[in-house]
Amino acid sequence: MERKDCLKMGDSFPSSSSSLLDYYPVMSNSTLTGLFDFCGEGEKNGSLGFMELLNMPQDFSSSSSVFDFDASQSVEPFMTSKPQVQESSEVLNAPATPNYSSISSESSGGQNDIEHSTKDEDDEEEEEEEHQKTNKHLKPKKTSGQKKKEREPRFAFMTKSEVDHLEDGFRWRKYGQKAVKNSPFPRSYYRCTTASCNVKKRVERSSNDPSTVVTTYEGQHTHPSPGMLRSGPAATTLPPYSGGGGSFPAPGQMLLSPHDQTHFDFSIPLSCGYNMGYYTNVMNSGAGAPQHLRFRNPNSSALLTDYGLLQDIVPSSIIKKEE
DNA sequence: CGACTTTGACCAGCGC
DNA sequence: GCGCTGGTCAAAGTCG
Ligand SMILES: [Zn+2]
Repeated sequence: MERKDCLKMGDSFPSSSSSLLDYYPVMSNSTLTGLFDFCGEGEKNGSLGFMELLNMPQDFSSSSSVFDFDASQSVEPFMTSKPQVQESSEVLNAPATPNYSSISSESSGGQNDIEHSTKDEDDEEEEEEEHQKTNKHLKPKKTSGQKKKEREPRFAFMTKSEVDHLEDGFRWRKYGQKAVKNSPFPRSYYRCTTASCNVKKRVERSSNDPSTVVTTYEGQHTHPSPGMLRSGPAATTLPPYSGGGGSFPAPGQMLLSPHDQTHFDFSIPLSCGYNMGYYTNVMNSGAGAPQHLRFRNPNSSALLTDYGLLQDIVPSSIIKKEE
């Protein structure tokens, strides 16, 4: 199953940027706020635009169209999506626009834990340790004391692509595949092959849109992308190490044809406060990324200075245009 | 021969 | 308690 990605698939979609713009304000003010609950506490004024999160092309459209983000993609939030995101959501508004990409958050596990699980944050890191079920999967018994399973943040991308497995610069080992209910397409489970890195990813095709692939990342890489270090294709367009210890492959990092449409699906496990802390923490230790919260400043200046999570999501190259 | 995929079985959570 | 379902394991197979 080689990658025949970059190929046909409609060479270019009519970009209905207008609609995009219409959505933008909407989502940034209401939808996203609701979804992410972005520290709304004080940053209301900076309803961090969706764009911000994605490092929206808006600013770059004119200057750097490296990935043709603006041209071939439009952003569309998962307004209709409920916490369950995943396939349910994607299916929905997707067809609205020929090219779309959207984000949505998902409290992995419990959509309600927003409040009561804030304490788990620390554990989350340790989680890995107990992750390894020492004995095959016949683990004696999970520590009943602990919470069932705290999961790490998840992040989903919807991409229009013919190939299931999108190249994102990391190496993955497939460890399972299951049929998906209500979908003729199976879901594949992948794990980062790097030792000590337990990032996982799930790939499935939308039943409504066979051409759309939903990739869900779980966890954060604790290492740079091998693809970047090597002479992989990614190395050509991407900086050696974008961001901090944790980095989600960015749509641009995926070596897809620029025409593929990608939709993001933020999966933040807990309250935004928690997330911020979490990511900040990670980045801090990881690579000295700006530690203050990003997400708050709607101005492009914010993008120029602290990309924060975006940095992990979007290739720095887009942001800075060079390293 | 190492890295990765395939695939059936196993396990745990959840709803009834 | 039972059955369904999502997620994972691991042996066997495939590929370069
Ligand atoms: Zn990794």
